[in-house]
Amino acid sequence: MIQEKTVLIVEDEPDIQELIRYHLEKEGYATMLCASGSEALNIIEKQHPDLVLLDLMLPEISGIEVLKKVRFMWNLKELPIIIVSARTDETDVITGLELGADNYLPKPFSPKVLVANVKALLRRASTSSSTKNTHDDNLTLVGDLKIDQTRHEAFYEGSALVLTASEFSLLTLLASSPGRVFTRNQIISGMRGDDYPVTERSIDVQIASVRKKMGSGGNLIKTVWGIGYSYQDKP
Amino acid sequence: MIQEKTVLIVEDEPDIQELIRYHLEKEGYATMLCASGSEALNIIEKQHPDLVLLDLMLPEISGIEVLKKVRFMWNLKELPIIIVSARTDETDVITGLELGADNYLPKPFSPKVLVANVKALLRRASTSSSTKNTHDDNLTLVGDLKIDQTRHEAFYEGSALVLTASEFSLLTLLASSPGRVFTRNQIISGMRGDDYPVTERSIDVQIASVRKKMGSGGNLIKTVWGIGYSYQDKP
DNA sequence: AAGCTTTTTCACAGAATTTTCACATTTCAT
DNA sequence: ATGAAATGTGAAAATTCTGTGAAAAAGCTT
Repeated sequence: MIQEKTVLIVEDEPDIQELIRYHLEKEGYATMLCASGSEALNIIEKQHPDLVLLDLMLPEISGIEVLKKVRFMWNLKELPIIIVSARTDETDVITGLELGADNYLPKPFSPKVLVANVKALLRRASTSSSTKNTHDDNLTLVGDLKIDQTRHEAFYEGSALVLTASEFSLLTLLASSPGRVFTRNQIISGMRGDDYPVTERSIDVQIASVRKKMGSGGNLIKTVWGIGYSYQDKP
Repeated sequence: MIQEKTVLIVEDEPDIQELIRYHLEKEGYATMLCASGSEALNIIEKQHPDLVLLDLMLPEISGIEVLKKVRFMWNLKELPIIIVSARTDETDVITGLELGADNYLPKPFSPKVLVANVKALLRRASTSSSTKNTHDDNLTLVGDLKIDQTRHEAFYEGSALVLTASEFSLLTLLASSPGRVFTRNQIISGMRGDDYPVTERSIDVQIASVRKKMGSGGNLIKTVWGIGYSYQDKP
């Protein structure tokens, strides 16, 4: 039996919400609805939808913020996101795409276009992740460290590491290129995007924190004096 | 079929002119001759030689002026230029190198040295612009020396060199243009940026340190008396 | 808005590196 | 050969870098 794919619709206008929902369900997708950015983040974190349709104009948190959080704080790089926008103002759309949205649908759009986009993106997402691994999850393995990006969980020597969002992001970045030395600025860019305003030293604190939580494995995060940090690959 | 490379020889002494021409043509290079700076500029502008051998002592316009014009007025940063000097005036050689000459040959020089330098420089020039992604961009290989920028590791004869950040930086700079002579000031700029306030002599100490760590390979870092240092390319 | 968590900044100590300095040694031109 | 100039070198001095604990700031939840 085929697993039903779930689409999260983030949209504050009820009419459009209904419209989208109708067409997607007709095609056999499960849908979830929400009207604000904070709800959206909540749902994404807890229910793991397979795709997100994201309106950029939202109350409270803007769509851009949602995107940023999903991509950089949670490292859910694989979650397909389609931006839906009524904006004549293209800036947001461009920002959105640069932040890693997978596609963009201008309003108004025809149901056919909508469904076609959703289908295409889901197909691509499923093939790209399944080629990576025998198993379905998107995980990183380095020695005794295991990181599951989709579930947002990390394990060292089999036991779970209780990491904050940025600690997780940091460890993921380092461990996904073992042996590579990252400068503090590269780490900041990798975690938060290019123009995130923090002192380089803040990275040191995060590093210390992850090391401590990794216990004996903490020394796998190497300090490269005068340069930055790296995750050890060779024993 | 291999494209014949053209070398412009700027030299006012006819004997030396002939000598150089003879050896270069024997190696299969096309040559152009001229005896003054203004002629040189003319030819460079109109005929686009692949490399220039530039005597610094010239009538009318000095070699330094030619260099300046080529580098800064025409922006021909890629054109390889080798300074040929009778060595009475070290100052000029240093000025020349800092103005962006790619190398310098003290007179008198052996034909072998001449040809080797021309070859090396042409090879470097052709690979640096056209073949960017043949190999890993951040791997440098020179003889038994291997430098991995990404991992920030260096190996000599297979065993790792434990280098400090600036030693690594220094070795990388020299080894990424084997055979090229760097003045101490160029090294400082290359390592730390343009306005880094240190004595030139501090470079000597770093050099000594890298040499020591390279053990038997230490003598691959050549002292070019009165000018600076270079990493040996030809065995 | 209050209370909790996470993230960033700050300041200081300890380490490691980098530079300077003084003197020995080498090189080059005469 | 000889002397001036340039480089080699060991050790001291100065600087820079990292680890940390704690405070401040920023985010989130209720």
